[in-house]
Amino acid sequence: MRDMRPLIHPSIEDITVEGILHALSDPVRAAIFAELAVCAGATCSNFLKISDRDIPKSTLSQHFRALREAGLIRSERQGVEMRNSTRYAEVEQRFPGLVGTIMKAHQAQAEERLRAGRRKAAAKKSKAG
Amino acid sequence: MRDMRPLIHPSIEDITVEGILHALSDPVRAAIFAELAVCAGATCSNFLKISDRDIPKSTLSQHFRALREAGLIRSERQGVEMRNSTRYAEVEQRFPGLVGTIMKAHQAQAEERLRAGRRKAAAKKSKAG
DNA sequence: CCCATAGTTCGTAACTTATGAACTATGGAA
DNA sequence: TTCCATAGTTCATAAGTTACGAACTATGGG
Repeated sequence: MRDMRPLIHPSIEDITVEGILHALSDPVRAAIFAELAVCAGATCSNFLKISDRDIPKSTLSQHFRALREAGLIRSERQGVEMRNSTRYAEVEQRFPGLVGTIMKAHQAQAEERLRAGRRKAAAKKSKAG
Repeated sequence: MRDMRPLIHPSIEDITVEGILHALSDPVRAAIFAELAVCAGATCSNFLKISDRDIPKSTLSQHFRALREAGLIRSERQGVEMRNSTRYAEVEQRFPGLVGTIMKAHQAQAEERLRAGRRKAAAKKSKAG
């Protein structure tokens, strides 16, 4: 029976731009990373529901692995659960501004979408009522 | 027989962060974009050889399409060939700093790799000689 | 009209990603 | 201990994406 592999955390010099971009080009992963930035030590299952979507836990596990192997987060077992934190400071040192700018853009876009959503809802309401 | 579809250029507000990150997470596409930034109006076949790699033209065509549909470049037919230019200014306005920071990071990494390559070559030479 | 050059599209093989089911790991209760 | 619950991982496979040769479209010049 297959044993469980140890978690892989690339050393700072093995982190690549391609890897970071690819990892953060997925909206779910970007949302996880954003949340971890404000809420260090969150566990995986804290994200079973994210941005109004249900994510199956196997999928979630893959997303965490992707972030981990891109060098964006660090995961450590703590008892029965997994504590995750960002490696922002390290990555920032290697590629100054990269991750911050990406997350800022993601956030700007999310806010824009929220506004657009509200506009649409308001329009519908005024038509109906 | 299938007709040729017109080229698709998303309007500025339809450009997404995910799309940009995904497009630029491929080293070939990032290299094309970087080259277009310095050398506006280059044609597709100018890139059949890029970073010491031969890219088949069908693959190249897909890469250009990916950049175009992410909103990063504009392509216009000019006679028998296609002139490509970046939409950097527009994208910069929508997501300030995003593309510039990404390209800077890509470049820093490329230079680092060059240095590492030279180190390795020098070490091999000193061992052999 | 035919040819050459420049790109696109298509078919398919290779790779990636998503997800349910079955597993491992850990700690606490009986 | 043994059993159980919780937290994540791995596996199998289905669905989606990407790479690339071959065949196509498009354009301009003999």
